[in-house]
Amino acid sequence: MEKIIHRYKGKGFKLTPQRLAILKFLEGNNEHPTADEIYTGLKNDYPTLSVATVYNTIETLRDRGEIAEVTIDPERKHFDPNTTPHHHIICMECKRIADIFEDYTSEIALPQEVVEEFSVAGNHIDFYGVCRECRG
Amino acid sequence: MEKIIHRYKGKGFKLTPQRLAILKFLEGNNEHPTADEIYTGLKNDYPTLSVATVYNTIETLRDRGEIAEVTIDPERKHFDPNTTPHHHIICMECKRIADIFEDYTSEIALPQEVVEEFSVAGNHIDFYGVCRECRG
DNA sequence: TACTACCTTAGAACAATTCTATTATAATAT
DNA sequence: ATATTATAATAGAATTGTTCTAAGGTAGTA
Ligand SMILES: [Mn+2]
Ligand SMILES: [Mn+2]
Ligand SMILES: [Zn+2]
Ligand SMILES: [Zn+2]
Repeated sequence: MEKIIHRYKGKGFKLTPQRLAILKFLEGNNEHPTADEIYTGLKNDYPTLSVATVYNTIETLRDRGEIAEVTIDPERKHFDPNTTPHHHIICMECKRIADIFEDYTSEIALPQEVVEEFSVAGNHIDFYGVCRECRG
Repeated sequence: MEKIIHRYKGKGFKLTPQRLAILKFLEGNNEHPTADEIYTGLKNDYPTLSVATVYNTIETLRDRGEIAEVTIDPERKHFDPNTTPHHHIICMECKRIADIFEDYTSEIALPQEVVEEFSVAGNHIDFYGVCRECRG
């Protein structure tokens, strides 16, 4: 909380109550919530919060590189406050997304012709599986 | 073409002209088109084709595992007639998607705690870069 | 206080996708 | 061949996720 305030007290980004609430909601949250889940999770405490502000804020944060957009679920976008490069596994049943903190970059060297065609900036691995709970 | 007919002449899937056109459009297509690109690419030759039929068909094909849905582009879904496991790289400028035919599965072993929690079924790597053309 | 820049809000607009009701077609049985 | 049935195609409506717009609101500065 102190850390959040300190972190975002730079110029060009006003720390409004709404933004602070969204940042607090995301801080340390490893559930990879959707925009609607952020909104639903906050609207009781912030009844005047609008869904547009949630989208505005997560878009701003995403553009500033403060949060990451997770594309593993074709149904909707998920957001991740952890921007250190890492990978994800999704349960194909319940759509729960978990983190994988391994750096495989040196293991996944690209073939010559791809390296010649593209300047490669990064990678992200989607793993697919079924979680323990969904296996019963 | 002969191959397509042969392949899909199984029961439970009628090979109608519209479906055949969509299959022909996708066959060997490594551009990873969107639903709209499929529709746009066919509507001159099939003026009565509806966008709903494109969606119906690609959904059916996807559910049957005949085509794959590519999630690398957060903006829209792309489709891929190549269902052999492979990876993709997207140009962050022009959004062009290219194939990477390498199997990294044995290089990207998951940590113990993830394997205990999930039964892993597969993986897909998104690479991000900038293509030669976009670098000028 | 006045000014400026930025933010929030509600709701409209939008684009991608899915659903619905109707009609058409193909496969099967008679 | 004809009738029956099952499935597909169509147009357009509806839905969903997301972005935009216009109207205030608020914080920081002069
Ligand atoms: Mn994560
Ligand atoms: Mn591909
Ligand atoms: Zn699960
Ligand atoms: Zn490019």
